[in-house]
Amino acid sequence: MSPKVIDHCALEAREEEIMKTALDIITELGVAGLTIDKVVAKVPYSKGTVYNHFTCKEDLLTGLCNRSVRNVAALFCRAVNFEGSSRERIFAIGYAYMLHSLLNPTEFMLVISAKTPSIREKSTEKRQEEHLALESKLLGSILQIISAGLSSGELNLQPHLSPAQVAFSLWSMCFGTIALLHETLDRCSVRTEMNLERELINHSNLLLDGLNWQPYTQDHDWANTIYKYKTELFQNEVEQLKLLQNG
Amino acid sequence: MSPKVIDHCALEAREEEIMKTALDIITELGVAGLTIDKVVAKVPYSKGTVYNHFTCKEDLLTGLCNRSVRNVAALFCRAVNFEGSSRERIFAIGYAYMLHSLLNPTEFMLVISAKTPSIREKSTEKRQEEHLALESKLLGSILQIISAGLSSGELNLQPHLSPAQVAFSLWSMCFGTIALLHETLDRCSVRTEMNLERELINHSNLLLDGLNWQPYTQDHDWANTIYKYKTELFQNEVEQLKLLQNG
DNA sequence: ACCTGAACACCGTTCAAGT
DNA sequence: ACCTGAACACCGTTCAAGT
Repeated sequence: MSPKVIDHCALEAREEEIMKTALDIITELGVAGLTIDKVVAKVPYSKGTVYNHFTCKEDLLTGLCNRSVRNVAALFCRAVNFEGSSRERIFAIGYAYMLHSLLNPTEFMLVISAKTPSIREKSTEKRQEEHLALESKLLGSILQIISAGLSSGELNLQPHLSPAQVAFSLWSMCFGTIALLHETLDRCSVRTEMNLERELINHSNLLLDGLNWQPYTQDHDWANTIYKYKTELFQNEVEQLKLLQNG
Repeated sequence: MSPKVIDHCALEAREEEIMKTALDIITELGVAGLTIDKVVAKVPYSKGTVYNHFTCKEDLLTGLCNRSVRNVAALFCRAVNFEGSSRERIFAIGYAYMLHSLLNPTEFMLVISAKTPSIREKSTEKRQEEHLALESKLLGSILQIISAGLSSGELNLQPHLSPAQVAFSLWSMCFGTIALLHETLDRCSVRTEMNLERELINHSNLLLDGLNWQPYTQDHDWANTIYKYKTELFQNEVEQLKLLQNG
């Protein structure tokens, strides 16, 4: 082993340690409560070393955002490979997104924060490009399922809609629903009567029926599909969530 | 006129002046670039006076957020009173939301920012309550149209959906679409091929068809309805937008 | 009663000195 | 070549002094 390889691993581990520490601070004190001083105090490196990894505070935030999107991408890959109809798989994408947002509320909020221009503009070019690549990966998973649905005939596109537009309608519906019902972000009068899982299922069904993606809501036992998500596809995540909500 | 009335008006005018100045700074430098010092430098009052109006920087941000939601509420009221079918009026709500986000990109971004716990928690109780009241008002407009649709028989609710759930599905769809396609917030590879107005119309049609809200997309000349929005209901806003996009 | 701005504590970022 | 932390400029917030 050359020293370079060792150094490289050590650098990566250190970067991960800095990011994990920053995430803990944000969970406790909010994005505005994050301070490089506080990170340095909890980590065995100096300020200068932190600034060797991240050019500024915003670059660190974008790094955290990308770390989170990488995890979502992994969940989406599992959804793509779920054994079932194309509609069951596209439905699993939204379910995965929801599970991730519930398991990692701070990260979900951070991804939204990191999109504001004031944060993005100050980040490294490298990390910004990484962010775009990761988002393309997410979209790739969705497009893969849409493509399968078109091949199998389960999805019949209306002539004025492209696959990218369909992918985008699903994405924005999931994003909007999760963002507005996310407890970390907001808790207003109306929303307290709403249940995220139930509403996401409703909205998905409305949209997928509207897109003519078969089998329709009334032609399939969707409760059973969700049972499979919970006990097979996302078993670990659902168990973690139970622990989190009980503890 | 008693001196109290004069003082009260002066106070309100001053508060508006502070908020407008803060908004200009955010438009130029982003939320992170907003500084009480910069506000004070542009305004004929001292730091202490600014802190008499807003207990802290976050309270000022929430104030700006409420100011923006008040304007949205006014547009929603106009949508409710549009002369047309209930579906034309509910469609106008989403259109109004979109126009507002395009005309006031900084404010749209700010409303999202102001929902993060770190900002909300530091704001005055009073301003937080005002925010909830304003959001209820928005929702009230949507519920009013849903109620009219139910009465006229144009909307037939599926048994498992309540009016509040329908209102929420429309809200989250509009929010998600506008947020993801908002240039101020994000500009990624996929999104550049997307056009906000076109996609919002698509998503609205898919959702409203899915909800069985008549007349269906194919049974009405929606292009004509949108023409009416542009030339009657929201004539001023559309003209302002043209000026903004050409200038 | 309200306004003012100096003063203080804290934070992001840099860079000369050290290894 | 990489690490360190003192130093600097800037910012949020307070409050004694002034009107």
